[in-house]
Amino acid sequence: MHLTLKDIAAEAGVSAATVSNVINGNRARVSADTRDRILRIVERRGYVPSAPARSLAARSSRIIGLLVPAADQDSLTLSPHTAGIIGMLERELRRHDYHLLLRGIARPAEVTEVLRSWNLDGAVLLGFLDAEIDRLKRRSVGDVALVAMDAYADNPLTLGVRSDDREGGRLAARHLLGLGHRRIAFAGPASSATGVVRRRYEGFRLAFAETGTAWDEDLRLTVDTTHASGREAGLRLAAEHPDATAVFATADVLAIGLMEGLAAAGRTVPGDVSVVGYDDIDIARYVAPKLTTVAQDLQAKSAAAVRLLLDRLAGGAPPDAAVTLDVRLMLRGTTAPPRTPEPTSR
Amino acid sequence: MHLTLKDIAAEAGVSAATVSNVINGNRARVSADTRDRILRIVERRGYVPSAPARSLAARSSRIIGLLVPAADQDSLTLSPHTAGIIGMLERELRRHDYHLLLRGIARPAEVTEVLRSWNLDGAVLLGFLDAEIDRLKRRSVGDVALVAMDAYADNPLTLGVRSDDREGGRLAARHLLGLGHRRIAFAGPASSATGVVRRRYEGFRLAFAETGTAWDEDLRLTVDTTHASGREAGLRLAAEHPDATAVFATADVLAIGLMEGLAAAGRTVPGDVSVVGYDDIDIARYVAPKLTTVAQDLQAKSAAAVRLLLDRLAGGAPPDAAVTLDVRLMLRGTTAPPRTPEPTSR
DNA sequence: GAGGAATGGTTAAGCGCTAAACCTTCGGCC
DNA sequence: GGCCGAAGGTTTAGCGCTTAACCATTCCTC
Repeated sequence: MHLTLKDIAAEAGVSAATVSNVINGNRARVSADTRDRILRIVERRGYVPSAPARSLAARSSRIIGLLVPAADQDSLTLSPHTAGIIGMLERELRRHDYHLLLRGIARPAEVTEVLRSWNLDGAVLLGFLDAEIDRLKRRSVGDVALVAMDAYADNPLTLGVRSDDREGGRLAARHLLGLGHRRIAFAGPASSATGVVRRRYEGFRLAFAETGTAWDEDLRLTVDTTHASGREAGLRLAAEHPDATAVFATADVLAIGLMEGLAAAGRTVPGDVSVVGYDDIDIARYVAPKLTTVAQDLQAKSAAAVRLLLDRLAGGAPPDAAVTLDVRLMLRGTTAPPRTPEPTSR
Repeated sequence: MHLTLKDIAAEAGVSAATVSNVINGNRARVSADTRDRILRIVERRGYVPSAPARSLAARSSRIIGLLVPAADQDSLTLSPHTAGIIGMLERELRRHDYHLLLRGIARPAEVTEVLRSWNLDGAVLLGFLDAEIDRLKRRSVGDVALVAMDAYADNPLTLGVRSDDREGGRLAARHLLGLGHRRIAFAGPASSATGVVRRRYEGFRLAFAETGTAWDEDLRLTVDTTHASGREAGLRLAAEHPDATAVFATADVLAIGLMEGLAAAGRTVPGDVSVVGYDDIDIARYVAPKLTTVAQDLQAKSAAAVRLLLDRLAGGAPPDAAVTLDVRLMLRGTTAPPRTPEPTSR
């Protein structure tokens, strides 16, 4: 048999309610004396309250779901970026005495099921497409707090946290333009699906507009966010756009694939082609030369997500509050001025 | 108000118990008719049972904890290897209708607290030292099933899953010996702490013994499992053991750090020094040259852990059952015969 | 010295579910 | 035709906790 509230109450010679009040530090009328006595007993006996029971009685589970898309029978593929976020989210939640339930989502309906089933206080949506987030709107979700990371949906029921993707794209392009590059390729997934890519693309174009430089749509490479796809794109870039002297990729894995493809095509980095990535994952520092990339502060991002979530639960933040975090460019080894400075136009 | 069992029961004109029996597919005496009617109502109304309530009433939460060491206020640092395991564990658990609670553990006592608090059916211990696992023995853990991954503790209360580390070390060394290397360094953390490293080391030595080759203890480099530490070790190796023509590292990140250190010291890989890693993380294929490494089947490992866990819960597996999985050597670009074949002794 | 507010609790109802024990009805069997 | 067992349920008693409502003292205040 388990050690329960009642056992503690009996030993302390008080009612269960009092023990409950003490444990929850309630706005409770309990003498310091009684409180101490109870706490000592709890400590000595190693009493741990039953979370399911609390969950049931208090209608709050103190669990936050971490929901990640997963093809039906497939395992979650946690990118280094995602893995970093998960680790930091867990820390933040633990600090606030919340727990983290990790769950792959195959069908949209599962979101509601998980929320309801576990009585989740909230959930973090990681890696969903904007449209998927929007679709959640229809389902009644009660008053769980939802925070979508890296999405630009306008679901009025979800909080949002993302880094300043537009600025990230802009920084990358300005850097390359500043070095003297003009033929700069943009490699990333089709931006129709994800607002993140679209913002990065917009920022990229903005930098051209700001410096009055023309940009050729041909240099937009549509590529998956994978190493293999990046490598292929590198080969393609070398073959089809021999005049391109730089490329900005919307993810580091992609950038690293690009570097490999370029190398395979006999182009050197940054000698022949400069490369800028995005995310600043660990690997960016493991490749040679080290990858110049746009860094996000994962720590801040996770903290912001949790803060937003808890604020919302406390009735603070409005249901569609959003936070945008700063990014910065990590200058490393894969960018350099173009080998043969192009004749400055006009 | 929530939709509850009672609501369904009322609508179906039966008692709550019957609905419960239907939902749980119990050894229940329910007519096919009633069953169908109930299921249809459940479906139509979108009823989802409350997990905390079930947990409380059935004394089983259907949650498996994933416990990972975490320095007190620190976030979990999920290595690519760990991240891979997590993703696959989640999938396996989801298939069996279990849930995954991710929790960083700062103090040993937290293990028991989490287990008790959430009424966990079981837990996977990931990344703990053997001694820490052993210490769990003292705490009464009730009848949760514990499975330790990659540990060689002899706690009679924990299940175990690991890959064949001894064979991994042996494969690596045989490969290098077979190529003609004789001065082969071993780089890894002090093996006193973790049985995994000790097994890999034993296998490594075994290969020497089997081929009747002597090995010089000086070539044992004690290094942390990090990229930075690996880089340092690479520099040290080049400086202090200029005659070493190969090195086996107990982890890929370490191996990649080594490659960087060696390069910084002016040694080429595999020209001057061959390198073999361990784990076959994605990055192993992103570096140039691609890393020769010992691969574990993470998929199989995760599946084995879950199988063991559920078997144990069903009363099947003995409380200290263990599974050891095969490993294999991925031959890639970082190993080659030594440049100047050493004069074959005798 | 009586009324009101603190102070320090207690009681009781219930959160949503499960599971063991119990109750009917009915058909079959000798 | 009386008894048995199976089929198809229902009743009941919690699981361990929270929370609102209630009660009894004590302490001021005028």
